[in-house]
Amino acid sequence: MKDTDVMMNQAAVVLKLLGDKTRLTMLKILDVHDCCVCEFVEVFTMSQPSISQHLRKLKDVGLIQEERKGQWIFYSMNKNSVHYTLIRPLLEQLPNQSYKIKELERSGKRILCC
Amino acid sequence: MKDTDVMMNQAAVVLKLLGDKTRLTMLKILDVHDCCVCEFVEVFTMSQPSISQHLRKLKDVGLIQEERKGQWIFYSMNKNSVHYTLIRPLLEQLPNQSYKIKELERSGKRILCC
DNA sequence: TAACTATATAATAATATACTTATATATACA
DNA sequence: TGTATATATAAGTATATTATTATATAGTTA
Repeated sequence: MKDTDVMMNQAAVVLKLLGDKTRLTMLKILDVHDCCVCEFVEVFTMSQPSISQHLRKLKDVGLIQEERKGQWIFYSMNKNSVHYTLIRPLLEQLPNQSYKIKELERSGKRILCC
Repeated sequence: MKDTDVMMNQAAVVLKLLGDKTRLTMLKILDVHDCCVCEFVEVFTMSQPSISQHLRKLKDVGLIQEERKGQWIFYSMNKNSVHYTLIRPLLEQLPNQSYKIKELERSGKRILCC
């Protein structure tokens, strides 16, 4: 298969991941804030396994990375990912989602660890 | 629902459409070349109804537009679409697909109409 | 060590997606 | 007007996706 086909395939795979409201919002948030799973469970009204599965998909393509901090596993944007260049201009055009994190802080549910 | 949620939803819908290799390639091509259905049938090894259905999805969100020219219906990028701003920087990063159109021309299958 | 919290994985079910074939529609042209 | 060509739509099927519940794993702390 041609090089360019491989690139088109990879772009399609990444864009399919962004084509889900939950994951898209996660990425917009992670572009600014590191977050752990239980925070996302609060932000999205969704079960913990569902959140875990979304995060796994993003991790599997290398868009995000995880780091354990004590009890929690924090996810962050992998800005060195080969795909970050592709999605960055996209994320820039999306409305800021930091208010969701501020709401967490207000309700005392933001995890400030270590 | 919040304004920003509506925007995130819409972005996710558009990105899901781009998250398919065939449609992504169609858009990259249509960004430069107008094409009719039968040309896409040649470019992608895929049935005519399948091509039609992909084009319809892109048309339904306003990303592309159609124009009948005699026997053929030509599709083109709708650069005035509210979503074009979102996807343009993306398309720019994809490898050029014009060689697919050049192959059509070489094999005499490019439709040069009106 | 036991109990608790956070996260991941497995199994499953409902729904969505992307093809296919068959058929309808619209234009072109002999 | 009849036939051919281009496209759209309908119906059906296989597969993918996204959620759920149940359970496993790993770290924390009493």
